[in-house]
Amino acid sequence: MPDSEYREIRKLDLFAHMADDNFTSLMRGAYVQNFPAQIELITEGEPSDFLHIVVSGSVDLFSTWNGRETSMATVRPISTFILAATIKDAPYLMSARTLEKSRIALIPSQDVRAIFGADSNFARAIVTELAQCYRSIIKAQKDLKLRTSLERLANYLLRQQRHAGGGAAFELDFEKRRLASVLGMTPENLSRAFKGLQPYGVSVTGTRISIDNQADLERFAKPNPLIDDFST
Amino acid sequence: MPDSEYREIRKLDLFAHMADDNFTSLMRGAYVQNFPAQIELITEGEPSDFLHIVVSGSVDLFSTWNGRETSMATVRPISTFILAATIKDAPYLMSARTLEKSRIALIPSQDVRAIFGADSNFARAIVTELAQCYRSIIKAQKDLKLRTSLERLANYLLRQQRHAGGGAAFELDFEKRRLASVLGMTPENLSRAFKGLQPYGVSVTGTRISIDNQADLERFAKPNPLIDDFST
DNA sequence: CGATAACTTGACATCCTTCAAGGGTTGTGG
DNA sequence: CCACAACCCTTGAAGGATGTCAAGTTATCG
Repeated sequence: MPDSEYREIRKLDLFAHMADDNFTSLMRGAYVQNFPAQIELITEGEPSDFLHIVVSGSVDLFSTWNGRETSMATVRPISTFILAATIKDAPYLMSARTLEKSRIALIPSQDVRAIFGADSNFARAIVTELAQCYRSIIKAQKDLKLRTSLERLANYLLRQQRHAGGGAAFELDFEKRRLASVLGMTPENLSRAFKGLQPYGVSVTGTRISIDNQADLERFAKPNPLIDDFST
Repeated sequence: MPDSEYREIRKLDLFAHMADDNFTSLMRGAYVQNFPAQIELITEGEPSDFLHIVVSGSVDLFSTWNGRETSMATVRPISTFILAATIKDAPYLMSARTLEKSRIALIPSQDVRAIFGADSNFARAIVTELAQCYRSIIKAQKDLKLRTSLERLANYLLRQQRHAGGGAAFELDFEKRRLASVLGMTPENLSRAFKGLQPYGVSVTGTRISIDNQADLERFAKPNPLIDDFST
């Protein structure tokens, strides 16, 4: 593993405060690999042999049932995924595929579990990370159960806008068909939802979004920190 | 706190393997209280001052937005709730109310966080518990996004049946209006969904369910361990 | 018993999905 | 550089699923 990546992983919240020895032994069994786009990294139901870390690129977490498929989340650098399965030594609940050319670090799950017991700073970091993941999904669940698809889209746009710096115009960070899946609707329905937001001053050109009437959109979307804030 | 309850809490996975001293000091700041039915124990958005443990009775976790409300989960003895908020020292994402007369133990959140750092067995237990909660919600999210309401009901009945011992007839463990909310539909729609399952051999009398054709129902419901199993 | 609340049922509106077709973009090979 | 294929996005039409409103029925509890 290149030294720059080693240091970058070390800086992750998950690893930042653990003892040097423990980090070194974690990394000893780890390896980093390049993957092209659209490669399935893991499949739901398989045993969780490795904790994965997205070093560069991006990864889609998705699930399937009875011929249907839905996108659950997107993982971007630098963060981990399937931490819970690693901890519990249980099968993956989601599949993962690269969205673009990506660099992924893999750490054997048993090493993670072993070091967890030996390094309380690492343990604390894992708990914090897990609690964060848990709360993120609770928010997603609230979003899905309490809002219509139009409201979900409106709030997504406001979140994305904030994430992009807060300007009136910004880019969607992934293709619409997958945005539709993340928001729990069909691509056709998303197209119509964008039109449905025009009266609130939203205009769309390709992947470029422009919010022409911030107040109107917010009045409609009613964003709520207990659903839409990333940090808390 | 009565000695019997003290020992019962001690036996919880979360506390079973921690050092005596640490458990004692955790319990020193804790107190137990009786609540009547329909009491709102916590409100989303408030700071998380206490880790809650349901000793007896049952508690509904729910969320609201824009005048709507949805039931997220039910907590039954003996387990904890809002662990993630306690760990992160962040506001509650869900509200909680008693469904019946209930006995609740409250442990100051800061004590939990303090002991976490001092007791690695406790830390490990918290991680396991959190990972469990995380995976439960992932399953709920998959249930919601990948299935129609009829399929969700069918699979819920199969889960409930198994939970009740596996016999052809069993009782719903809470009222239908809240079951509807848990399953993400309206009470009216739930009524119709029950009728929609009649062709698959499901009959309903009040809260009593009878599955007259197990194979038919399972063929329709297509239960999946990665969505419907409690344990993994 | 009432009285209140839960549940059911019907009619209707709305939302959403599905299917089909067309327009636009991207990437590739001639 | 162009032609073509493949894919994504959009749009329309139709049908299905779900939510809403209103009324009636049943259950529950004081």
